Amino acid sequence: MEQKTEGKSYTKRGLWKPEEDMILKRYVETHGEGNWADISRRSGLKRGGKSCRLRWKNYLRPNIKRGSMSPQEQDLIIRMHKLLGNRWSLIAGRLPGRTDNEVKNYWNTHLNKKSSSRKQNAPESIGASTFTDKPVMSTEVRRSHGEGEGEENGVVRNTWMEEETNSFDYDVRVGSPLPLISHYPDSTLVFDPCFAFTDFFPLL
DNA sequence: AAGGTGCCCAACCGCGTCCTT
DNA sequence: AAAGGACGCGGTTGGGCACCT
Repeated sequence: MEQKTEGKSYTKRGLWKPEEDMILKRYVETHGEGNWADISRRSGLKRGGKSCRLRWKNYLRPNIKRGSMSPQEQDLIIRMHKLLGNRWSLIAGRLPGRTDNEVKNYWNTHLNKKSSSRKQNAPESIGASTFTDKPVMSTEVRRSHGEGEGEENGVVRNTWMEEETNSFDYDVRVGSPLPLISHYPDSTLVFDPCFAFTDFFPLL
């Protein structure tokens, strides 16, 4: 599981061991994130910078939530995927403690089937009547439109969004006007009542 | 008990974007 | 403006596990 790189140093690959996790965690907590190539060198880990970044981001970061998705999370993923397509980082950004990789895996293994079966059995549950074969913005659409197209003053104006809705500005990086979900003391997830998601997207 | 099969998920890869020089 | 490195994202792979037969 080791790969020779640049003819001199070896890069370890495969599953991370607890000792490696500990080393990386300690190092990042002490020195901070960023400069991953440097981290991999200085920490003594025989891992590539990319591997270190991924491990930190998907597993070691504080507040990472693991375990099964709640029904609310599932529903939000389905709605967001319908809206954004495979933009996992954006979707994960709306799910506190969840990573893009986790959301992506969860979609591919659970919701992909569920979504298509709901399509067939619709109407049922929230938004079930509106599942279509195509997300509003598939990867192909995004690529052909080009990300950040029509950027003005830091606000990305998405023509694809305008095509699907009745024309309003949408900041991809902030993600608004998608709903934030909030943590309540009983740890249930609820839609932010300040944001009437379905008012903007009645199709969902 | 042993082998086969399918599923899940952690990790890797390639590419595009951003940032620095 | 161009080049090179770092970073981030989405697609894909493959190891490990559970469940049959």
